[in-house]
Amino acid sequence: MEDSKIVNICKCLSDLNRLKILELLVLGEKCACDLLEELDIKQSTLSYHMKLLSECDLIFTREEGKWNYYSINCETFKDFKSFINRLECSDLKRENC
Amino acid sequence: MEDSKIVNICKCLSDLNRLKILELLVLGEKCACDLLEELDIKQSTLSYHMKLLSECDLIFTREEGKWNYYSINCETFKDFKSFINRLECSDLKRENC
DNA sequence: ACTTAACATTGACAGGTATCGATATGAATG
DNA sequence: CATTCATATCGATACCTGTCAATGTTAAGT
Repeated sequence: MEDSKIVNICKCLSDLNRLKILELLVLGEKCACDLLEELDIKQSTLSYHMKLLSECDLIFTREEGKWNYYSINCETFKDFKSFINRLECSDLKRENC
Repeated sequence: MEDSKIVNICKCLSDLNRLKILELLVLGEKCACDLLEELDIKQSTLSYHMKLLSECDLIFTREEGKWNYYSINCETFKDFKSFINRLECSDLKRENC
């Protein structure tokens, strides 16, 4: 996964409402109504956040009649985790300068 | 680690220059001069980014005379990884709505 | 077809962000 | 102590972001 993609995912995670949305979705698929109940935002704002989450492939949207159901895109999440986990922490001191 | 802290860390990671800085620092301690060479930004801008990274405890700063040396704060990084890894992906379908 | 309900889009707005040049600070060195 | 050099801070600026009310769109049910 490229740096620019990581940056976009982190942008998505760097808003408290969107982070909460993801934490809810990892528990299982949710409809917009569920999310609106949990978050203190209006419908248009939720729609805005869901669009951002979709655009960086963090979620899937399933449309069923009038309702939208959202779920995590595990593939993207897995790749994101891999990237983060590959940033191995070491306590090496400086080489030179 | 609390959601608000995660959000702040993600804000730090959601800028391409700061992400690059972290990728450089995981390779080992670096001075500002090293970072300035790698990134296409001016000194005052680098200083701004390093301040943000410090403020969310992602890096340590070691001052040695005129020079600053930067390194990863492994503790914060570890906690951040734990949080992300705990967001377990599942393909459960919706419960109810 | 009309109405209703869910969702998306738009426009406005306040606040935040990344960048730079200019300047200040503070340490090392002659 | 004056100078030099690395870094921090400040002020300005252009751009981005989250929020909402208002409005548009689309699907279901009557």
